[in-house]
Amino acid sequence: MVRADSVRNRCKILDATRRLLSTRGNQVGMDEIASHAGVAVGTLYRHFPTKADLIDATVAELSQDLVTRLAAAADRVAAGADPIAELGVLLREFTEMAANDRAVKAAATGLAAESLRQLEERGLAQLQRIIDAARARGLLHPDITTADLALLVATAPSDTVPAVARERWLQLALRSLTP
Amino acid sequence: MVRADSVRNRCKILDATRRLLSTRGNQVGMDEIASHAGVAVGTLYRHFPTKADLIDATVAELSQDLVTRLAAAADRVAAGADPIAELGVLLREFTEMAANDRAVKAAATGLAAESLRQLEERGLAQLQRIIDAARARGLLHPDITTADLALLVATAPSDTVPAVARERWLQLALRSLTP
DNA sequence: ACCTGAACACCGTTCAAGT
DNA sequence: ACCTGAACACCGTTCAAGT
Repeated sequence: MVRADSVRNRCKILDATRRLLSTRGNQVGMDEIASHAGVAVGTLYRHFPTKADLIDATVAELSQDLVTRLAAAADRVAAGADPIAELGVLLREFTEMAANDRAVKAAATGLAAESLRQLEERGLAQLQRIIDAARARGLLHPDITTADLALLVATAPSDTVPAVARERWLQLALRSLTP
Repeated sequence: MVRADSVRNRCKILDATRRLLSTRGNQVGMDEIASHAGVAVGTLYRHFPTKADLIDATVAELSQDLVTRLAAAADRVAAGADPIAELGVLLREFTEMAANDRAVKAAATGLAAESLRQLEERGLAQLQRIIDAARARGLLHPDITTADLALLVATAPSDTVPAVARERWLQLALRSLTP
Protein backbone atom coordinates (compact mmCIF):
# COMPACT_ATOMS: atom_id res chain seq x y z
CA MET A 1 0.00 0.00 0.00
CA VAL A 2 1.42 3.35 -1.05
CA ARG A 3 0.83 6.23 1.29
CA ALA A 4 -0.73 9.35 -0.17
CA ASP A 5 1.89 11.68 1.26
CA SER A 6 4.60 9.53 -0.30
CA VAL A 7 3.52 10.18 -3.87
CA ARG A 8 2.93 13.83 -2.96
CA ASN A 9 6.46 14.05 -1.60
CA ARG A 10 7.95 12.46 -4.69
CA CYS A 11 6.19 15.05 -6.82
CA LYS A 12 7.31 17.93 -4.62
CA ILE A 13 10.90 16.67 -4.78
CA LEU A 14 10.92 16.45 -8.56
CA ASP A 15 9.38 19.90 -8.89
CA ALA A 16 11.91 21.48 -6.57
CA THR A 17 14.77 19.71 -8.32
CA ARG A 18 13.76 20.87 -11.77
CA ARG A 19 13.30 24.41 -10.52
CA LEU A 20 16.60 24.59 -8.67
CA LEU A 21 18.52 22.71 -11.36
CA SER A 22 17.39 25.00 -14.13
CA THR A 23 18.34 28.18 -12.29
CA ARG A 24 21.51 27.32 -10.44
CA GLY A 25 22.80 24.19 -12.09
CA ASN A 26 24.34 21.05 -10.71
CA GLN A 27 25.84 22.69 -7.64
CA VAL A 28 22.60 22.67 -5.64
CA GLY A 29 22.97 20.63 -2.52
CA MET A 30 20.71 17.80 -1.47
CA ASP A 31 19.84 19.60 1.76
CA GLU A 32 18.76 22.61 -0.24
CA ILE A 33 16.59 20.57 -2.57
CA ALA A 34 15.04 18.86 0.42
CA SER A 35 14.19 22.09 2.22
CA HIS A 36 12.77 23.66 -0.95
CA ALA A 37 10.62 20.58 -1.39
CA GLY A 38 9.53 20.78 2.24
CA VAL A 39 10.86 17.35 3.24
CA ALA A 40 13.82 15.98 5.17
CA VAL A 41 16.95 14.74 3.41
CA GLY A 42 16.22 11.19 4.44
CA THR A 43 12.92 11.32 2.55
CA LEU A 44 14.76 12.52 -0.51
CA TYR A 45 17.09 9.53 -0.31
CA ARG A 46 14.20 7.17 0.25
CA HIS A 47 12.76 8.20 -3.11
CA PHE A 48 16.05 8.50 -4.96
CA PRO A 49 18.97 6.39 -3.71
CA THR A 50 21.53 8.85 -5.02
CA LYS A 51 21.85 12.38 -6.36
CA ALA A 52 22.57 11.03 -9.84
CA ASP A 53 19.30 9.10 -9.72
CA LEU A 54 17.42 12.23 -8.73
CA ILE A 55 18.90 14.20 -11.61
CA ASP A 56 18.34 11.29 -13.96
CA ALA A 57 14.65 11.24 -13.07
CA THR A 58 14.37 14.98 -13.58
CA VAL A 59 16.08 14.82 -16.95
CA ALA A 60 13.84 11.92 -17.94
CA GLU A 61 10.81 14.09 -17.20
CA LEU A 62 12.21 16.83 -19.39
CA SER A 63 12.95 14.42 -22.22
CA GLN A 64 9.31 13.37 -22.11
CA ASP A 65 8.63 16.90 -23.27
CA LEU A 66 10.80 16.24 -26.27
CA VAL A 67 9.00 13.02 -27.12
CA THR A 68 5.71 14.91 -27.10
CA ARG A 69 7.13 17.41 -29.54
CA LEU A 70 8.49 14.60 -31.65
CA ALA A 71 5.03 13.16 -31.96
CA ALA A 72 3.59 16.57 -32.87
CA ALA A 73 6.23 17.03 -35.55
CA ALA A 74 5.55 13.57 -36.95
CA ASP A 75 1.87 14.48 -37.20
CA ARG A 76 2.68 17.69 -39.04
CA VAL A 77 4.86 15.75 -41.46
CA ALA A 78 2.08 13.24 -42.04
CA ALA A 79 -0.16 16.21 -42.80
CA GLY A 80 2.26 17.35 -45.48
CA ALA A 81 4.79 19.58 -43.70
CA ASP A 82 8.42 19.71 -44.81
CA PRO A 83 10.26 16.90 -42.98
CA ILE A 84 13.64 18.63 -43.06
CA ALA A 85 12.18 21.81 -41.65
CA GLU A 86 10.54 19.80 -38.88
CA LEU A 87 13.80 18.06 -38.09
CA GLY A 88 15.44 21.45 -37.86
CA VAL A 89 12.76 22.65 -35.46
CA LEU A 90 13.25 19.55 -33.32
CA LEU A 91 17.01 19.89 -33.17
CA ARG A 92 16.67 23.56 -32.35
CA GLU A 93 14.12 22.88 -29.64
CA PHE A 94 16.40 20.36 -28.03
CA THR A 95 19.48 22.55 -28.06
CA GLU A 96 17.44 25.45 -26.70
CA MET A 97 15.98 23.24 -24.01
CA ALA A 98 19.49 22.23 -23.01
CA ALA A 99 20.65 25.84 -23.19
CA ASN A 100 17.82 27.40 -21.22
CA ASP A 101 17.91 24.76 -18.58
CA ARG A 102 21.46 25.73 -17.74
CA ALA A 103 23.25 22.74 -16.32
CA VAL A 104 20.50 20.23 -17.02
CA LYS A 105 22.45 19.08 -20.00
CA ALA A 106 25.75 19.48 -18.18
CA ALA A 107 24.34 17.36 -15.40
CA ALA A 108 22.94 14.92 -17.92
CA THR A 109 26.21 14.51 -19.79
CA GLY A 110 27.36 11.78 -17.47
CA LEU A 111 24.17 9.81 -17.77
CA ALA A 112 23.33 10.91 -21.29
CA ALA A 113 23.67 7.40 -22.63
CA GLU A 114 20.86 6.10 -20.43
CA SER A 115 18.51 9.05 -20.86
CA LEU A 116 18.97 9.07 -24.61
CA ARG A 117 18.36 5.36 -24.84
CA GLN A 118 15.01 5.87 -23.12
CA LEU A 119 14.25 8.82 -25.33
CA GLU A 120 15.16 6.76 -28.35
CA GLU A 121 12.96 3.86 -27.37
CA ARG A 122 9.91 6.00 -26.85
CA GLY A 123 10.49 8.50 -29.62
CA LEU A 124 11.94 6.08 -32.15
CA ALA A 125 8.71 5.33 -33.94
CA GLN A 126 7.86 9.02 -34.31
CA LEU A 127 11.31 9.82 -35.58
CA GLN A 128 11.18 6.96 -38.04
CA ARG A 129 7.97 8.34 -39.50
CA ILE A 130 9.66 11.67 -40.17
CA ILE A 131 12.72 10.02 -41.69
CA ASP A 132 10.63 7.83 -43.99
CA ALA A 133 8.67 10.81 -45.23
CA ALA A 134 11.84 12.82 -45.85
CA ARG A 135 13.55 9.99 -47.68
CA ALA A 136 10.49 9.31 -49.79
CA ARG A 137 10.64 12.90 -51.02
CA GLY A 138 14.36 12.68 -51.65
CA LEU A 139 15.16 15.28 -49.02
CA LEU A 140 17.37 13.09 -46.88
CA HIS A 141 20.71 11.43 -47.48
CA PRO A 142 19.78 7.78 -48.07
CA ASP A 143 21.95 6.34 -45.30
CA ILE A 144 20.59 8.46 -42.45
CA THR A 145 19.02 6.51 -39.58
CA THR A 146 17.39 7.33 -36.28
CA ALA A 147 20.68 6.44 -34.61
CA ASP A 148 22.33 9.24 -36.56
CA LEU A 149 19.81 11.74 -35.25
CA ALA A 150 20.30 10.45 -31.72
CA LEU A 151 24.03 10.95 -32.26
CA LEU A 152 23.48 14.53 -33.34
CA VAL A 153 21.27 15.19 -30.36
CA ALA A 154 23.88 13.65 -28.07
CA THR A 155 26.59 15.90 -29.48
CA ALA A 156 24.47 19.04 -29.64
CA PRO A 157 26.32 22.00 -28.15
CA SER A 158 25.44 22.92 -24.57
CA ASP A 159 24.86 26.37 -23.13
CA THR A 160 28.60 26.97 -22.74
CA VAL A 161 28.54 27.57 -26.49
CA PRO A 162 27.15 31.01 -27.50
CA ALA A 163 23.77 31.17 -29.25
CA VAL A 164 25.20 32.19 -32.61
CA ALA A 165 27.49 29.19 -32.65
CA ARG A 166 24.59 26.93 -31.68
CA GLU A 167 22.60 28.21 -34.64
CA ARG A 168 25.59 27.60 -36.89
CA TRP A 169 25.95 24.08 -35.51
CA LEU A 170 22.33 23.44 -36.48
CA GLN A 171 23.07 24.54 -40.02
CA LEU A 172 26.06 22.21 -40.29
CA ALA A 173 24.11 19.34 -38.75
CA LEU A 174 21.29 19.71 -41.27
CA ARG A 175 23.85 19.87 -44.05
CA SER A 176 25.13 16.44 -43.06
CA LEU A 177 21.60 15.04 -43.30
CA THR A 178 20.66 16.28 -46.77
CA PRO A 179 21.77 14.43 -49.91
CA MET B 1 64.39 33.78 -7.56
CA VAL B 2 62.78 30.44 -8.39
CA ARG B 3 63.99 27.45 -6.46
CA ALA B 4 65.11 24.44 -8.44
CA ASP B 5 62.95 21.97 -6.50
CA SER B 6 59.92 24.15 -7.16
CA VAL B 7 60.04 23.73 -10.93
CA ARG B 8 60.82 20.04 -10.42
CA ASN B 9 57.78 19.71 -8.19
CA ARG B 10 55.56 21.47 -10.69
CA CYS B 11 56.68 19.02 -13.34
CA LYS B 12 56.16 16.00 -11.10
CA ILE B 13 52.68 17.22 -10.24
CA LEU B 14 51.64 17.66 -13.87
CA ASP B 15 53.05 14.23 -14.78
CA ALA B 16 51.21 12.50 -11.98
CA THR B 17 47.98 14.34 -12.81
CA ARG B 18 48.05 13.39 -16.47
CA ARG B 19 48.82 9.79 -15.61
CA LEU B 20 46.11 9.48 -12.96
CA LEU B 21 43.57 11.48 -14.93
CA SER B 22 43.92 9.34 -18.03
CA THR B 23 43.47 6.05 -16.20
CA ARG B 24 40.89 6.83 -13.54
CA GLY B 25 39.25 10.04 -14.64
CA ASN B 26 38.11 13.06 -12.75
CA GLN B 27 37.46 11.25 -9.49
CA VAL B 28 41.10 11.18 -8.38
CA GLY B 29 41.55 13.05 -5.14
CA MET B 30 44.01 15.83 -4.57
CA ASP B 31 45.67 13.87 -1.77
CA GLU B 32 46.21 10.98 -4.14
CA ILE B 33 47.72 13.17 -6.85
CA ALA B 34 49.98 14.73 -4.26
CA SER B 35 51.25 11.40 -2.92
CA HIS B 36 51.80 10.03 -6.42
CA ALA B 37 53.78 13.16 -7.25
CA GLY B 38 55.75 12.77 -4.03
CA VAL B 39 54.73 16.10 -2.53
CA ALA B 40 52.36 17.33 0.15
CA VAL B 41 48.90 18.65 -0.66
CA GLY B 42 49.92 22.15 0.33
CA THR B 43 52.60 22.15 -2.36
CA LEU B 44 50.06 21.10 -4.89
CA TYR B 45 47.86 24.05 -3.95
CA ARG B 46 50.83 26.42 -4.02
CA HIS B 47 51.33 25.57 -7.69
CA PHE B 48 47.67 25.34 -8.64
CA PRO B 49 45.18 27.34 -6.57
CA THR B 50 42.35 24.94 -7.30
CA LYS B 51 41.69 21.50 -8.72
CA ALA B 52 40.10 23.04 -11.80
CA ASP B 53 43.30 24.98 -12.42
CA LEU B 54 45.36 21.82 -12.14
CA ILE B 55 43.17 19.99 -14.63
CA ASP B 56 43.11 23.02 -16.88
CA ALA B 57 46.91 23.06 -16.97
CA THR B 58 47.03 19.34 -17.75
CA VAL B 59 44.50 19.67 -20.55
CA ALA B 60 46.41 22.64 -21.93
CA GLU B 61 49.52 20.44 -22.11
CA LEU B 62 47.57 17.82 -24.01
CA SER B 63 46.12 20.34 -26.41
CA GLN B 64 49.64 21.43 -27.23
CA ASP B 65 49.96 17.94 -28.66
CA LEU B 66 47.09 18.69 -30.98
CA VAL B 67 48.60 21.96 -32.14
CA THR B 68 51.79 20.11 -33.05
CA ARG B 69 49.77 17.66 -35.12
CA LEU B 70 47.90 20.54 -36.70
CA ALA B 71 51.19 22.02 -37.84
CA ALA B 72 52.35 18.68 -39.22
CA ALA B 73 49.09 18.27 -41.14
CA ALA B 74 49.39 21.80 -42.53
CA ASP B 75 52.89 20.94 -43.75
CA ARG B 76 51.64 17.79 -45.43
CA VAL B 77 48.90 19.77 -47.15
CA ALA B 78 51.44 22.34 -48.30
CA ALA B 79 53.42 19.44 -49.74
CA GLY B 80 50.40 18.37 -51.76
CA ALA B 81 48.42 16.06 -49.47
CA ASP B 82 44.62 15.91 -49.63
CA PRO B 83 43.30 18.64 -47.28
CA ILE B 84 40.02 16.87 -46.57
CA ALA B 85 41.79 13.65 -45.69
CA GLU B 86 44.07 15.58 -43.35
CA LEU B 87 41.11 17.27 -41.71
CA GLY B 88 39.59 13.85 -41.21
CA VAL B 89 42.78 12.61 -39.59
CA LEU B 90 42.87 15.61 -37.29
CA LEU B 91 39.28 15.25 -36.20
CA ARG B 92 39.79 11.55 -35.64
CA GLU B 93 42.97 12.14 -33.65
CA PHE B 94 41.19 14.59 -31.43
CA THR B 95 38.19 12.41 -30.74
CA GLU B 96 40.47 9.47 -30.06
CA MET B 97 42.60 11.57 -27.75
CA ALA B 98 39.48 12.57 -25.87
CA ALA B 99 38.28 8.97 -25.84
CA ASN B 100 41.55 7.33 -24.76
CA ASP B 101 42.19 9.87 -22.09
CA ARG B 102 38.99 8.89 -20.40
CA ALA B 103 37.65 11.77 -18.40
CA VAL B 104 40.17 14.28 -19.70
CA LYS B 105 37.51 15.54 -22.00
CA ALA B 106 34.79 15.08 -19.43
CA ALA B 107 36.89 17.04 -16.97
CA ALA B 108 37.64 19.61 -19.65
CA THR B 109 33.99 20.11 -20.59
CA GLY B 110 33.49 22.76 -17.97
CA LEU B 111 36.52 24.75 -18.98
CA ALA B 112 36.37 23.79 -22.65
CA ALA B 113 35.73 27.37 -23.71
CA GLU B 114 39.04 28.56 -22.27
CA SER B 115 41.13 25.62 -23.45
CA LEU B 116 39.68 25.78 -26.93
CA ARG B 117 40.28 29.49 -27.14
CA GLN B 118 43.96 28.89 -26.42
CA LEU B 119 44.07 26.05 -28.88
CA GLU B 120 42.37 28.21 -31.46
CA GLU B 121 44.77 31.10 -31.01
CA ARG B 122 47.83 28.96 -31.41
CA GLY B 123 46.53 26.57 -34.01
CA LEU B 124 44.48 29.04 -36.00
CA ALA B 125 47.13 29.89 -38.55
CA GLN B 126 47.84 26.21 -39.23
CA LEU B 127 44.17 25.44 -39.61
CA GLN B 128 43.66 28.39 -41.91
CA ARG B 129 46.40 27.09 -44.20
CA ILE B 130 44.59 23.77 -44.54
CA ILE B 131 41.25 25.45 -45.15
CA ASP B 132 42.68 27.74 -47.82
CA ALA B 133 44.25 24.83 -49.64
CA ALA B 134 41.04 22.81 -49.50
CA ARG B 135 38.90 25.69 -50.73
CA ALA B 136 41.35 26.48 -53.53
CA ARG B 137 40.88 22.93 -54.80
CA GLY B 138 37.11 23.17 -54.43
CA LEU B 139 37.00 20.45 -51.79
CA LEU B 140 35.41 22.55 -49.08
CA HIS B 141 32.04 24.18 -48.73
CA PRO B 142 32.82 27.86 -49.43
CA ASP B 143 31.41 29.21 -46.14
CA ILE B 144 33.44 26.99 -43.81
CA THR B 145 35.69 28.84 -41.37
CA THR B 146 38.13 27.90 -38.62
CA ALA B 147 35.38 28.72 -36.13
CA ASP B 148 33.29 25.97 -37.70
CA LEU B 149 36.05 23.45 -37.17
CA ALA B 150 36.49 24.61 -33.59
CA LEU B 151 32.75 24.11 -33.17
CA LEU B 152 32.99 20.56 -34.48
CA VAL B 153 35.90 19.82 -32.18
CA ALA B 154 33.97 21.26 -29.24
CA THR B 155 30.98 19.04 -29.99
CA ALA B 156 32.98 15.90 -30.80
CA PRO B 157 31.54 12.89 -28.98
CA SER B 158 33.33 11.86 -25.80
CA ASP B 159 34.24 8.37 -24.67
CA THR B 160 30.74 7.73 -23.36
CA VAL B 161 29.81 7.25 -27.01
CA PRO B 162 30.88 3.86 -28.48
CA ALA B 163 33.68 3.78 -31.05
CA VAL B 164 31.43 2.89 -33.97
CA ALA B 165 29.21 5.88 -33.30
CA ARG B 166 32.26 8.11 -33.01
CA GLU B 167 33.43 6.96 -36.44
CA ARG B 168 29.98 7.64 -37.83
CA TRP B 169 29.99 11.10 -36.29
CA LEU B 170 33.25 11.80 -38.11
CA GLN B 171 31.62 10.81 -41.39
CA LEU B 172 28.67 13.13 -40.79
CA ALA B 173 30.96 15.97 -39.70
CA LEU B 174 33.04 15.70 -42.87
CA ARG B 175 29.85 15.61 -44.91
CA SER B 176 28.88 19.00 -43.53
CA LEU B 177 32.23 20.43 -44.62
CA THR B 178 32.24 19.33 -48.25
CA PRO B 179 30.37 21.29 -50.95
C1' DA C 1 60.56 31.25 -0.90
C1' DC C 2 58.86 27.08 -0.55
C1' DC C 3 57.32 22.67 1.70
C1' DT C 4 54.65 19.94 5.19
C1' DG C 5 50.52 17.75 6.92
C1' DA C 6 47.10 18.24 10.46
C1' DA C 7 42.76 20.61 10.64
C1' DC C 8 38.69 22.78 8.58
C1' DA C 9 34.52 23.16 5.64
C1' DC C 10 31.36 21.45 2.70
C1' DC C 11 28.21 18.16 0.95
C1' DG C 12 26.56 13.51 -0.29
C1' DT C 13 24.86 9.73 2.38
C1' DT C 14 23.33 6.86 6.43
C1' DC C 15 20.67 5.34 10.33
C1' DA C 16 18.49 5.22 14.92
C1' DA C 17 14.32 7.14 16.60
C1' DG C 18 9.72 8.72 15.78
C1' DT C 19 4.80 8.50 13.86
C1' DA D 1 5.54 2.16 5.54
C1' DC D 2 7.31 6.32 5.65
C1' DC D 3 9.39 10.61 7.64
C1' DT D 4 12.89 13.14 10.46
C1' DG D 5 17.36 15.26 11.17
C1' DA D 6 21.56 14.59 13.69
C1' DA D 7 25.78 12.23 12.64
C1' DC D 8 29.18 10.21 9.49
C1' DA D 9 32.43 10.03 5.57
C1' DC D 10 34.77 11.92 2.03
C1' DC D 11 37.40 15.29 -0.29
C1' DG D 12 38.69 20.02 -1.71
C1' DT D 13 41.05 23.66 0.61
C1' DT D 14 43.58 26.30 4.29
C1' DC D 15 47.14 27.67 7.45
C1' DA D 16 50.44 27.56 11.34
C1' DA D 17 54.89 25.58 11.80
C1' DG D 18 59.10 24.11 9.71
C1' DT D 19 63.40 24.49 6.63
